[in-house]
Amino acid sequence: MAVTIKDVAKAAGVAPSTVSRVIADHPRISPATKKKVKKAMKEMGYHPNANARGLANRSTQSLGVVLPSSANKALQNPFFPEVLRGISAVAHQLDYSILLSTGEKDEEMLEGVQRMVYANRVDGIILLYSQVNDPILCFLLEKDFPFVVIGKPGERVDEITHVDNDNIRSGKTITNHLIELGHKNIAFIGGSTDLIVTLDRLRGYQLALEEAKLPYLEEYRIHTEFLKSGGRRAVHELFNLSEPPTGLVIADDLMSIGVINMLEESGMLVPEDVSIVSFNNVYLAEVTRPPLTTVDIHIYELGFQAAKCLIDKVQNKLEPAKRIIVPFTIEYRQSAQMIGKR
Amino acid sequence: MAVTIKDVAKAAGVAPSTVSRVIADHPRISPATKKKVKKAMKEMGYHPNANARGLANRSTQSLGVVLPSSANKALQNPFFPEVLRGISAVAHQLDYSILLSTGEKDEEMLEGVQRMVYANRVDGIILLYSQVNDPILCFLLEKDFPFVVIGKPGERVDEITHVDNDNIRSGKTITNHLIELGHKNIAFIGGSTDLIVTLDRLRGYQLALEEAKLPYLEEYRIHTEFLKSGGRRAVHELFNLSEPPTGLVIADDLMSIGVINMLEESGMLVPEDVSIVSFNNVYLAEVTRPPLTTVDIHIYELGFQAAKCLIDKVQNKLEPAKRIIVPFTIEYRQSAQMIGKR
DNA sequence: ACCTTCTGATTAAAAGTTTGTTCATCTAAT
DNA sequence: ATTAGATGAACAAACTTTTAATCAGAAGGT
Repeated sequence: MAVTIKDVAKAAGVAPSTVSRVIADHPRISPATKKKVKKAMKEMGYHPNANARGLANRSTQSLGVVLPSSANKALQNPFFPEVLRGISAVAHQLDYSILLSTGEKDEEMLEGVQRMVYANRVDGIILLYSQVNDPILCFLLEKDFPFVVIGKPGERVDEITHVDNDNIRSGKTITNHLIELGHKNIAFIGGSTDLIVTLDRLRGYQLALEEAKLPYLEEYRIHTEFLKSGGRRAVHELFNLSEPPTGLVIADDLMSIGVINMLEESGMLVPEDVSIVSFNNVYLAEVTRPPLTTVDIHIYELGFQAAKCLIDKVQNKLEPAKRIIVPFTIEYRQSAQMIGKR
Repeated sequence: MAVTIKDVAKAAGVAPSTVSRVIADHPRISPATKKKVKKAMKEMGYHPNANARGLANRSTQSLGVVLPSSANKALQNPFFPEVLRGISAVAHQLDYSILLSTGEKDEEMLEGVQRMVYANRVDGIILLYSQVNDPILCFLLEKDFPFVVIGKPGERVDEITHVDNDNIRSGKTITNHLIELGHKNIAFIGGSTDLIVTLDRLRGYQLALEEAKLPYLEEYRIHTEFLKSGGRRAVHELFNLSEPPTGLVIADDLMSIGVINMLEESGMLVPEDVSIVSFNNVYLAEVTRPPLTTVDIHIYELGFQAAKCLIDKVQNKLEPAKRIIVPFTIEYRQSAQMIGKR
């Protein structure tokens, strides 16, 4: 069996409580005792038991991270490892562990989260996605359990600490780029309308068009799961319109890659025939052909800030709800160019 | 404060120990009592405290999963979410949690793992990578802590439970495909030679060449981090040889995508000028241009099996070391074609 | 009717910490 | 010299559960 606080206490000739206070760096322990105890700890290779600690002071040192359902391919998006990297950085620094939760079905995911909070496995939770009418979010809200969401919550925005980009503004900005390049027929391709992020980016696209007095057309909007057969058909229809778009705003880099390939399959070139801009600036965006003009949303920073917020909240239950907007930048590359140029 | 076992006991008019035994479905509890207690648990919304449980029977119900260092971009490989999906499936089914560990630096990673095992945070660990001379592996071995590795361990193979593909055979098979297509000059591009998987695939490539009496040349082998500038140069040199390759065996789909783009930048077409085969069959392999002929290694299954093995081992310390070889299949797509055909 | 055996539940100890309270000692002030 | 106050460490309770040992009562055998 592992060495416990009692063993250390005995070895150092003090009481267990004293050892505990040495660990906590309590001011009422004399420097001499501290040194003595620390020496014993080191010699015996003592490490506190996390369970006992958690039990005694009703806290685990761990954060739950909820990934979206693994049923769809969304999980394969490099967004997640990158945001995890950010979370992990602060977790490691502050000695927190990361408990992962996901599931195939929505049902399974809710179960996972409930298990985490009911069993006291985590001190707080980070939601890595945000959709309308989310039962998990409702659950956490109802239980008054500390959590933060990455993205903008679908409801009760002011009560929920969240870390997001200004997706409306970035949508507008990137659409404007296409407009400045002379494009007049600009379509939008995004994922499920249940995702807030899609909605916001679409809204930005709309604002830019309206401001430029360009048409905001129903048939110029496609919402599709990432490249399912249905999505294929939708894109083909888009380009069979009497006035097909010359510019595409696509809500995600990975979708862009799929769309580009579809287009080139049917003989259309990017950017010569159609310009494409998108979002996220994942690693692949830079090495794909053509390299994508895309909004860099600073994924790592999103994770980093979210973890910091959550830990603040965990350590001080009264911490008010915050909104943190991580600034975006635009990476101008080759997927969008002046209209008509070959 | 949450409802405890005592509250339930009081409500049901029994002793706490009885409630505990009801949870464990102990045979010495009468059906009547069981029903009564279960009713009380349900009504009060009782959920056992994981910390207390863990403390009492020295086990957490959780598995540690170690990702490779997040410093390089490897983490962005869709391999990881997919393998996590497999692990998660069995974890969820058997009521285990998943504790994630990663870090920027190697140092940081070791610390993370040590924290997990010293603090008794996990019952066992899955290593999602395998490299030569891994301090983490050594640590686990030395502590005799239950773990399994996905991939083939660099040393003491027989003592370590691992789940792997037969990478030598798959390397040979896929190289043979290129040979059958008439290619005589076949090069190999892989990642770091510290990774066992790279070594094995290279070995398979070598075997195929030797068997076909084709040249196995030093200058036909490139080992490079995924698309760093150094890698770029190496690939250019490869095609400036007096006899440049017409076929490429690339150790990873994502690398293939990068290489294809580099080649087309310099005016070479895939598969018309050079054929490419690679490994993993990540989602992107299917939608990229051209779609990749690649070895499907069944990533999900790797994770699934690894988790099962680990739980077996956790539940029975004497479980012998196993090797599980997940079969591969080959996806024939358009990135490799008969030599000379246009 | 008494003893044995079995059944089903209770009691109490244990797991490894933290933390509020108490106690002993030492210093300094009267 | 006595006492008040400060300092430093020990004691003991608490956190929630599991489990070995124990006990009470019923059933069965003689």
